[in-house]
Amino acid sequence: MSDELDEVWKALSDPTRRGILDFLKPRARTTGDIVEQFPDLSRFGVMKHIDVLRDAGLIVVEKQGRERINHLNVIPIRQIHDRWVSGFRSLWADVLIDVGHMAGDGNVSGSGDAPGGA
Amino acid sequence: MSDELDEVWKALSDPTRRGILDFLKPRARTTGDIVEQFPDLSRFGVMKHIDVLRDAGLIVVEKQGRERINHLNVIPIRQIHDRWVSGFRSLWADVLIDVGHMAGDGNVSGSGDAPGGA
DNA sequence: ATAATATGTGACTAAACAGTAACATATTAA
DNA sequence: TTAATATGTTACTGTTTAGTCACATATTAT
Repeated sequence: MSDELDEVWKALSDPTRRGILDFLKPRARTTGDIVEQFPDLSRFGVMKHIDVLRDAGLIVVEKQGRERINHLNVIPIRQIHDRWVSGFRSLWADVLIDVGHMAGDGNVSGSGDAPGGA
Repeated sequence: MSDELDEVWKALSDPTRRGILDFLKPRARTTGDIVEQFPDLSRFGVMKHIDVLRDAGLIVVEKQGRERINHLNVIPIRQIHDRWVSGFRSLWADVLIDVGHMAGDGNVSGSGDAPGGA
């Protein structure tokens, strides 16, 4: 089960790291800005999270003088969505919409016994 | 940064577990079926992965005689999509459309060329 | 009852991870 | 130059996680 997006999944599995990405959504931020945003962690704890995000390609760093500006890169998130999450979309689409405008990809239907409830 | 979906994220962060969910997509399977599908792991290794998925609500178990039938539950995947992933979708839409709404700190400078992960 | 099958649990090892402290480098200002 | 700021690195610790082995329980068949 090799998966080239595994690093991205691992990076996203931590709530602090998802918080960092949320924080970068409106605009790019310096490392110091990000550190300030997470007062419960040490500067270094935050920086290691940033490193994980950078290694996964979710953050692109731009050096500017003595500051390091961290840009969000949404491409890996998009890849996860396109390659994996959207593959399950048809399953919940079937449940809600049942039949209708998307007659094209009708699959599923085979397992009529799924309990469906959480 | 508490997140009630954290267990789901953690569960999805492992490639074997994502593989199990993929395997359950067409139809529900017994625990033994799943174990057979992953010959590189011990039966117990696989079962622990199944437990993680069940604790996260991604798998719903139905006991049937001495067999345990594992059903995929897509609801948590959908929640992750709706609550988090889709929040970034507008950004990759922006990259394609390229509207000039990012006033305010003006340093991003059309970084629409993201270095592409993976 | 016994045997075979399918699944469940406790104890354990090794690796990965989150986190900190202390120290080091690079840039800007004076 | 010195001092202050912003970021980077090495070393270490406690916790979690992935994985195995051996054993236990539950169900079905004989």
